[in-house]
Amino acid sequence: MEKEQINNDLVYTLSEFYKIMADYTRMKIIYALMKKELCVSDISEIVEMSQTAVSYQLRILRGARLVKHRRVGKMIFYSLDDDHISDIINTTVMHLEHEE
Amino acid sequence: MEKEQINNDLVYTLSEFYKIMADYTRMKIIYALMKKELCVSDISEIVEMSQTAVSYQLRILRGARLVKHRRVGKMIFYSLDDDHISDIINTTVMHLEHEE
DNA sequence: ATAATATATGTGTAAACACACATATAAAAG
DNA sequence: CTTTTATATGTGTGTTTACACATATATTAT
Repeated sequence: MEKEQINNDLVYTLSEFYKIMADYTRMKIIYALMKKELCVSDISEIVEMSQTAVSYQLRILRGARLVKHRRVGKMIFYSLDDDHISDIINTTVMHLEHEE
Repeated sequence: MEKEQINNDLVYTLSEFYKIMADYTRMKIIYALMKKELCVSDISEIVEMSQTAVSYQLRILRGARLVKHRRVGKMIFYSLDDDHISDIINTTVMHLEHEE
């Protein structure tokens, strides 16, 4: 995976990054976490998805290090891993609002 | 698709937008087009994919209005639809470089 | 009109993916 | 130590998707 002019590794990493954002349920989770830290059952309610579906997606978000989590008793709280994620989404929202 | 606090339409549009970027071949095409306008056969060479595969993805990129095209004789030249797309990718690259 | 070139499109398919269901784990309470 | 609550995980499945192959369309040249 090496070519003269295009940085294929970067492009691959970019496509993998966007793949994480490219699911409605995951995007709802991320969007909800932009406001504040939430536990799984809160997320489940907000995105109107089953606990299983949410846990499934949270595992993927964790794997891609887009979210971090901390345990408080029986509950596990999730939050966005860093502020860049909000930045990217805000830039995209600006793009989408501008036209289309 | 309407809920009290979350703008589900926006979130859906966001996920659909990222879906377009979430493929390696499409991302290679987009990345190549960030530099300059290219015809299909050029793209085919640069991304090292068959003409069919490239045309398949270009149709999707066109449908999402991420690229525009103009015909010059037998050839069709593609370019990014607007500058916001580069902005979004550049923001993401900054994020990816920062950590991970 | 025919051939050659550039690109698009219809069909079939293998792989990836999101989710449901059932079950497992982990923490707290009784 | 058993029950309850919160969350995770293994398995099966229907759907989506990227692409190959074959073919169609459009433009130019002969």
